[in-house]
This record gives sequence, structure tokens and C-alpha cells, in this order.
Amino acid sequence: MALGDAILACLTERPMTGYELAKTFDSSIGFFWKADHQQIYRELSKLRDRGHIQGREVVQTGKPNKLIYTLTPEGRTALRHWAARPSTPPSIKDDLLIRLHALDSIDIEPMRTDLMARLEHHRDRHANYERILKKRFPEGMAEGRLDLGNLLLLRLGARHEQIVADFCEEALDALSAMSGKATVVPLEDGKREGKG
Amino acid sequence: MALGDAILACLTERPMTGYELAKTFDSSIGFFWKADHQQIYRELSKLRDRGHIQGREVVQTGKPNKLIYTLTPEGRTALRHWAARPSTPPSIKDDLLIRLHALDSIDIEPMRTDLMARLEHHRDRHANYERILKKRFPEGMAEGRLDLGNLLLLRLGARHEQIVADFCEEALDALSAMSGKATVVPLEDGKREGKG
DNA sequence: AGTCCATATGCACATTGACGCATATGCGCC
DNA sequence: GGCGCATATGCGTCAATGTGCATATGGACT
Repeated sequence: MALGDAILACLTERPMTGYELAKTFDSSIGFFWKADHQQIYRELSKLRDRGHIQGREVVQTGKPNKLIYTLTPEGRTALRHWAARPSTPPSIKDDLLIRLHALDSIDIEPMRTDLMARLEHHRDRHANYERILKKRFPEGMAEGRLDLGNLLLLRLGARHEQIVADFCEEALDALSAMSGKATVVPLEDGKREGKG
Repeated sequence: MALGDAILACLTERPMTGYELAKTFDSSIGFFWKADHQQIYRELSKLRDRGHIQGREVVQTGKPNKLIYTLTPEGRTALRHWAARPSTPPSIKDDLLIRLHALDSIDIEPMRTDLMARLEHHRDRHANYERILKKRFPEGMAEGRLDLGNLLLLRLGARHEQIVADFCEEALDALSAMSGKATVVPLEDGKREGKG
């Protein structure tokens, strides 16, 4: 039930609509926990049924009415109880790593393409974290009232993206160094089953 | 369908039974992709139905008969096709990070306990990776026929555990430095909903 | 007028995952 | 002889997640 708790955690900052939560999960907290709007609306219904959040409808003209959700005292307590339980260490679950494990049985060229895309992705995210860090936690900041949790979070995120980006670079270098040795045989048949 | 592909990737090394796969997913590849034996058996049935693997029954006395699964040519092709598609960058999905995001609304003491447990966990895993690295890839190793994919994999794993462990240490330090400022209020009521 | 975008909410279905339970047997321990 | 453990396979159920589809409207662009 972690998504529900992630939503509760978000709502400690301020009341939000499902739409706003979806956008939040597309940026800040979403860097650590992905969820699309359907998942969020579904979870909001459950949380409301449990009495952990309360919806207040705001009538709008020109746009559909919105439901602003607020944490109830029960929700706050539930969050504290959840946070008091030991966490379970996650595993990485990255397709790319599975592919590396079977590197000798797959085609190198698509792998290289993929690694380049991923390198860019992780560099982007790293830059993004650094940007947010500078903006939210500038150098000469008063230590008193800082948002410690989010500072730590952003620092971890930045370092994580850094090492994954480094990893992609190394992998690309290693593949280049190796490329002379293996015969590159592209996929013969055209039925490359993509997503569409 | 990544678990299926992870199994195919494992079977490129050597034919295995469901039981052996389950053990593999409890150690090496399982550091990156968790799966219990029930999930694995279910997935094996699907892969067999698709013709991607082939089971050969070995009659045993004293133990239940076992089914050794081998990759079929179709399975090998399916793996190559899968590996030729772009991978999707995963998100971290760690409870601990959600808690950090709501640090101001939760209790610090259980958080501290959790962080200490996690520190130990990630240190253990780091040591484990380093141990395997030394064993499988000793210093003066011939560069010719090394298992490049797994070398990269282990190096990434080691570094990842390292930064997460460092992160736990930093978080603990920060909590200690902060502890004087906040009033610690333990949970009042006893209905701490645990797992049981 | 037609199309796309942002706002705002939600249902239905399929897959994946977590967890408990069941079965069968030989071996070592007490 | 009973107990737990390692070996070896699997079912059933429910929660969590992912993906596609549906609805409604005003404003900007073409």
C-alpha cells in the first residue's frame, strides 16, 4: 500500500487535487515513485473511503469542478504508523541490467543505442537534481529551518543518477573496446515486436 | 514481461530447474530482480507454453523428479528481440525515501532505527559484491574472455550499495544533529498495525 | 470549423507481484 | 518415532500496478 502512503506524504505539504498530485508524481516525488493519474485517482478513492483524506469540491466555471483533498487527523496518524514500521529494501529492477547479464547472447548495436539514450536520460536527471538543489538549498542558507528530508533526498537522487550515468559511459567504452572481437550479426527477420 | 525475459537470460548460461532458478534469483541476478519460487514456476509454465523453453524430466529417487529447462532456438530469438527494444528507466521505489519526504510529520526514533538497519543491509550487500568481484574477476585476469556484462553489473551494484550506505550514514548524522531541536513525541496509542 | 492542448475526473481489463497453502520424500537429529 | 530441513513442484487468492479508454469544456492555433 505504498502509493497510498506516498500520497499521504505529499498531502502533508499542502492540500491538493488529484490532478495536482499527478503532476507532483510527474516531477519531485515522482523521481522516486512513479504513478500515473489513473492510479492516483483510484488510490484517492480508497483513502477517502478509509477516512484518511477528505475531499472538498470547488465549483469552477470553464473547467470541470475540482476536488481538493486534505489530510484528516486519522490520515496523519496512519502515516505516522506506516512510517514507524521497518522499510523493505527495494531491488533495482532495471531491464538494462538483465540485458547485461545476457550480454553474450544478444545484439550489441541496439544495446549501444540503448545505453546512449540512457546516458542522456540519467545526465538530464542529474542536472535536474542539481538545479533544484541550488534553487531550494542555496549555499549560505540558514541551517535552522531547512527541509532536511528533501535535502537528503535530492542529494541521494543526484548521486544515484551520477553513478548510473558513469556506468553507462563505462559500458559504452567497454563495448567499443570489445567491438572488434565479436562478429556483429543483426537480427535476420523483420518481425521486431515493438510496443505498437 | 520482464521476469520471463530475466529467466531466459539466466538460461543462456546453462539449463536449470525451477528450483535452481529460484536460488539464482535469491542471489546473483536476484540482487537486481526479486522473484520467489511461485512466481518463477508460473512464469516457466508460460514460457513453455510459448515454446521459448523446453522441459526435460529427470527421474530421481529419494527426491521429487525435476524438470530441467533449456532455451529453445525460439526462446533465444525472443530474448534477442526483447533485448533489441529500448529499455525503460526504472524509478527507485523505496519506502524510506517517501518517509524522508514527510520527515517533519513522522516520528524520528523509528526512522533512526530503520536507517541503522538499512545501513547494515547496504553495507552487507556492498561487501558481498566486492567479495564476488574479487573471486570472479581477480586483478591479473586475462582480458580476452571475461564476462564483461557481469563485471559491469557487479561494479554498478557495489557502487550503488556504497552510495546508499553513505546516504544512510549522512541521514543518521543529520538526525542526530537535529534531535535537540524537535520535541520527540512517541505514538500515543498501541494499535501499531504490523504485518501480522 | 476543426484540431490540439490544458484542466479535471474516472472505469475496465490484464498483468505482475506478494503471500499462504499443499504435496512428496529422504536424511539427520534428538 | 517425531521434527525440521533440503529438495522439488505447484495452486489459489488478493493487492498493486500498468494500459487503454471515456467524458467534459474552454482557449489557442490553423
